[in-house]
Amino acid sequence: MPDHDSPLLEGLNPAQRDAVSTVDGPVLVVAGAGSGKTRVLTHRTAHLIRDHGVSPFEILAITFTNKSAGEMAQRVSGLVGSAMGDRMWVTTFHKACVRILRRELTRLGYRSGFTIYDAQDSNRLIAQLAKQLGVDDKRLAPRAIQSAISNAKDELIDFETYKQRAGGWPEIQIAEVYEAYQDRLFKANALDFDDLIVKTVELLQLFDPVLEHYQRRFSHLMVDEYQDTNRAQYHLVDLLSGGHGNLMVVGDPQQGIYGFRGATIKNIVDFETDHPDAEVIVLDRNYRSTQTILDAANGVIARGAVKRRAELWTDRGQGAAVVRYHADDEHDEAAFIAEEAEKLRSDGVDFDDIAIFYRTNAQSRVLEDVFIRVGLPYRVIGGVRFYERKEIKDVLAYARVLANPDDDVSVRRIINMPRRGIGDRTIEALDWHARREGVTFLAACRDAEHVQGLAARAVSAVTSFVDLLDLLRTELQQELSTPDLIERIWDHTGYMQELHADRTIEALGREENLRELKSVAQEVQERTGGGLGEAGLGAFLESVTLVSDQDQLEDAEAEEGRVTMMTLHTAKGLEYPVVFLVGLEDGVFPHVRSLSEPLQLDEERRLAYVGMTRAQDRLYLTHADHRTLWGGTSFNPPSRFLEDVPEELVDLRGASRGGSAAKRVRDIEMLEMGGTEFHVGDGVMHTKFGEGRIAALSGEGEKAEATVDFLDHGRKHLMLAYAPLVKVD
DNA sequence: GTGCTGGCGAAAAAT
DNA sequence: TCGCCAGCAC
Repeated sequence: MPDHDSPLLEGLNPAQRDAVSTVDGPVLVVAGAGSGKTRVLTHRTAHLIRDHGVSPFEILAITFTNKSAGEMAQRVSGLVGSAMGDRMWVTTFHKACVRILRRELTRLGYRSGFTIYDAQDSNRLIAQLAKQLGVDDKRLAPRAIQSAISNAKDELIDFETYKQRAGGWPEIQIAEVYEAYQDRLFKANALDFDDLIVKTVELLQLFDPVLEHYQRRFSHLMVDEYQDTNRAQYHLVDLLSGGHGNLMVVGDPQQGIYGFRGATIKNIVDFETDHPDAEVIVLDRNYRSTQTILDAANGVIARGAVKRRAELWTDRGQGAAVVRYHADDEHDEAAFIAEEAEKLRSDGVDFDDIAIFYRTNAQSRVLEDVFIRVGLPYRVIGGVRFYERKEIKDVLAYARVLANPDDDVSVRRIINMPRRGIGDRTIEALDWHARREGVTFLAACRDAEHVQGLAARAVSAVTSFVDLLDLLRTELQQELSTPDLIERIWDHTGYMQELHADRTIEALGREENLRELKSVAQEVQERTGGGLGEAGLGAFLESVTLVSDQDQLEDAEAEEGRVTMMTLHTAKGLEYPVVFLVGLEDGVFPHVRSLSEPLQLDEERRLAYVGMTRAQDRLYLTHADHRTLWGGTSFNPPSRFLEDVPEELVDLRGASRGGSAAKRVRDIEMLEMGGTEFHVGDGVMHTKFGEGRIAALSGEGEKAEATVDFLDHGRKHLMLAYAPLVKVD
């Protein structure tokens, strides 16, 4: 079918049509915010399949998060049928690499079933190695070493090269740790996040048959958010598309916000020099925001260093002015948002349509405090992640050791967790033995009785640890399901019992988290077809390793009627009718640590641009006169980005102009506090747990606590001063 | 080896 | 403000 007749081109603007119908050769799509690039990507994919006879099997589409991958796959399926859509690879860089590595990594000498170390695991290992190598952690922190190594990997610099280039201190020490780190990762049969990309590139470079296989396999590649790819990813894409050159990259240099982890717009620049024949298509028509919002955002980005290729425009009309609110402090800022959110709702805006973006995760705290007090429902995306919580990592570490006994980092994590009398000295002796004998840490544990310097008590403690693992392993081999395995882990280790005995609110939360982990395992099992034993465990561990913050939104979408909060970085790619951008003060946003670095400052500016362009109808920019930062009060001037928003677009409001929102909230609160007294037997309502009845009361004043039996959530202990609890009858 | 306490230092974004 | 670690008592 000739391109111009395809129904898949209907309803697209001319630039979008170009992008969809240019199916062969290199294509660069510069897609401004809200310019319908997801539409372009999905229609182009469907067009390839339906009108050009490309098998979905031959299409590789790289997205930034699992969430956007899922959405894209779903939308393509909607256009061409799910039988087709399901056969494509629509996935993130990291997941695509894992899929390739699962098949090919043994070529590099690894054993099958490798483990993926997250940033925390790799930090532990680096700290341990740095200590062994005599690095003074006061002068050179493990974190700094970790980030140096990670940066090197982002640029495909291996430790040999790093070593050669190392001029003096601290590079020489970093090089030593880098080498030891790679050695230990290899022995543990583990890869860190960066290695997933690096090792895939290495495989494609070293083994022609592998390269040819994947080049043939994927006849058409598409990469989204190209401005946020790093050099390693650039080379990966270059290798994979090298045979046929059918590569479309989509990005916007003005939205590049991941420079700190190696992303560089050099990739986009190089794309045009590497492919002089590349078709360049600019999408500058915005379908998301009002002209006022676009003008405000354009004002900010115009002062940036990145040369602009197009200025966004829309025919949506002017819309409401951008509201700039000058708060007294961060409490007032939060109170203003709460008030405004209520007002918007009475005008028919759902809480779901409202989002708050901040520069740092810590800023959510005050917002949450105030929202809880005024009873405004909210959800926070990101922050301390579920899979980074201590109890989750502990239980997962057991699971990981069962899947890969060579995983030293995990073994060391759990050897004394829960406490079984194995202290630092014992661990050191075991480690020493392992290194001398050239065996893994767990092998040293098995050989505890021959380890020098271990007391009889230590030997028996270590032996019982090994026995415990063996017991779990035997059970696993009897085709135990992963959810059951998780339960066995917390039973046999006594982990759950210990938490239960604690009876603090914190411990209760941890218990809940562990149960949540079990239900995640249940879901994974249902989704992946219910593998048991080791196979099921492998599938589970894989699925919990590469989750991104935005993936939380999928679960959160089920919970309606809440204002959403997240960092500006997490907000990338999303859109909301109403957006509050908070903390617009020099030192908060832009962040202090960027103020003296022009490149970083420019990235902050792009971040502001990203944040502002998420808004569809209304944009609020707030800043506080003073706020508590780092334990003291700081007076920060309004953000320099505010100066760049054209004055005529702005509706100025502030504490001095209409009274402080914080004060009004405090007044309401005083009234409510005075008016509410709880009694045993009272019916109550909680924003999260729903209906319940008070079973007991204890403590006084600030410390007053209620024990409440909730209909759906069982018994909870709540601090009355903080709990979003109201009386009902 | 464990558990508590006080002092100190750090404090950005994330697959 | 918080989290981590050293130092100390048990």
